[in-house]
Amino acid sequence: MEQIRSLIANGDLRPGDRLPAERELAKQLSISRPSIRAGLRMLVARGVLRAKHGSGTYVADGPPSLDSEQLSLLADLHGFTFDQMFEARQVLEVQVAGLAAERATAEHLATLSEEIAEMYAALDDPQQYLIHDIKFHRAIAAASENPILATLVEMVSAVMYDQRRETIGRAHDFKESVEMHQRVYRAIRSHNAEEARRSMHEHLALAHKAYRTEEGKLSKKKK
Amino acid sequence: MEQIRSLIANGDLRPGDRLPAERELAKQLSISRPSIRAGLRMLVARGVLRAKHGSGTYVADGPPSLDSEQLSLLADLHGFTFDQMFEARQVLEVQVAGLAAERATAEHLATLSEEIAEMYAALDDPQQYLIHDIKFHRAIAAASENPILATLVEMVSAVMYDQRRETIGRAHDFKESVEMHQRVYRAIRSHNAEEARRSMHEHLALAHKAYRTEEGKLSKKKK
DNA sequence: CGATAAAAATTGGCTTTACCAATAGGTGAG
DNA sequence: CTCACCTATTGGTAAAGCCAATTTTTATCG
Repeated sequence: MEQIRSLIANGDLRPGDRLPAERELAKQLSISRPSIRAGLRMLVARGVLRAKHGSGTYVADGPPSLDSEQLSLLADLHGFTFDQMFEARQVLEVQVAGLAAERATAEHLATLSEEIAEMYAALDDPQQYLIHDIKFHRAIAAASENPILATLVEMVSAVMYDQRRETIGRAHDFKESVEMHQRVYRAIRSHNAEEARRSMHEHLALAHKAYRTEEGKLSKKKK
Repeated sequence: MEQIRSLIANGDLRPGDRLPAERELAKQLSISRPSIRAGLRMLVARGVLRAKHGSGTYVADGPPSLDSEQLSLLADLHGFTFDQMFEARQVLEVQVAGLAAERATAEHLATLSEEIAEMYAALDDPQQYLIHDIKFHRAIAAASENPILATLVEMVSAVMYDQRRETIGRAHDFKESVEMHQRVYRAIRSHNAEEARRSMHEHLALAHKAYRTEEGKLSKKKK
């Protein structure tokens, strides 16, 4: 694992590059294939590599996928609550929205706009709506031009996705939600950092409230 | 991996618990031992499990260790810069300090105080100082009573540790640094959230500046 | 000559077997 | 009763073989 890691740190391996086959790596580094596989497995688990059966192993390029990532396991372990999750999002994403407003390029704005359009198109499909909701927030994080913050937002949004995916209901008012997103988008487009922070804060507060009431309904039903 | 994960999610496995031996797990789940090991390895890599040679495999209880964690690999991959790291810390830790001021218990305060004492004791040992510096910041995150935020702070501080461990010099003014920490600590102890945020912000800004000048000296020396 | 389908080679995934290394706990000597 | 040693348990590594998915090549047909 350390040998591969140093290859990446030295810049010999760039994102998207393909690694030599396991059998060849084993020969080159003079260690057995199972050991090679053990190291690769760890790096895959950490999201640094992606293995494709029959094709090869590649250095990760894009952001982590929506499914089952890093923090999600720790979520099960420590039992993260919704309140804690929204608090974390407030801490992170409000400031990130401010940075995005200061730095967003034309490409970033285009991506944001596209995701909002997708949200409109998915107003009656909660699953799809959730996906594009999260993609919108990730796009804002990308627009902050700080890959560390972008990665953190990606991780908490993965937890969010995992927790909401199964239980999302139709009780939520998506129309209002998408309008809040619009407001955040406009603030970022006009490079108004303060308004971006304020609108993101309100958006998250409202979403938090909406999920709380929805959760209340569910637990009521259980009775 | 999924089977173990569900055991944890269901609460059948609590932090600190010991898992059955690999050979026994293999029999119970009717899969080969290397496959068992593959799954365990992934969970170890993600910080959910800890394997102890000769003893057994345990569910992680405490925070991740200082060495080589999650984000550090992504740091190598995406080439995080110091400026980006301090920006991320500003976004995260300033707000976290505010939450800590609102919620810190007597135990939290005791831990914080201990770490400051350790910092005083290590004024002429940069390596030790760095360790307790980071532990102090993690203790603040723990005092926020939000495990998500605590985990995020732990991850960025691990990156910090990895990047500074080798290159830390004696040029840094540790005396001034520890006094800044004192100020943050006092604000948290008196439950003054606003002052906690302000002092944390200034502390990070100063540390950032100090590291910048130190970095400048290093690159000068290279010439 | 081009396109398409089949086959061969490449590559990651899994299993079995065997042995090494570190730790823990029991056991006997003092 | 204490301490050192020895043994059994447990995670770590290695080797060889086969399966499954993918890619690439090749051959066949239009």
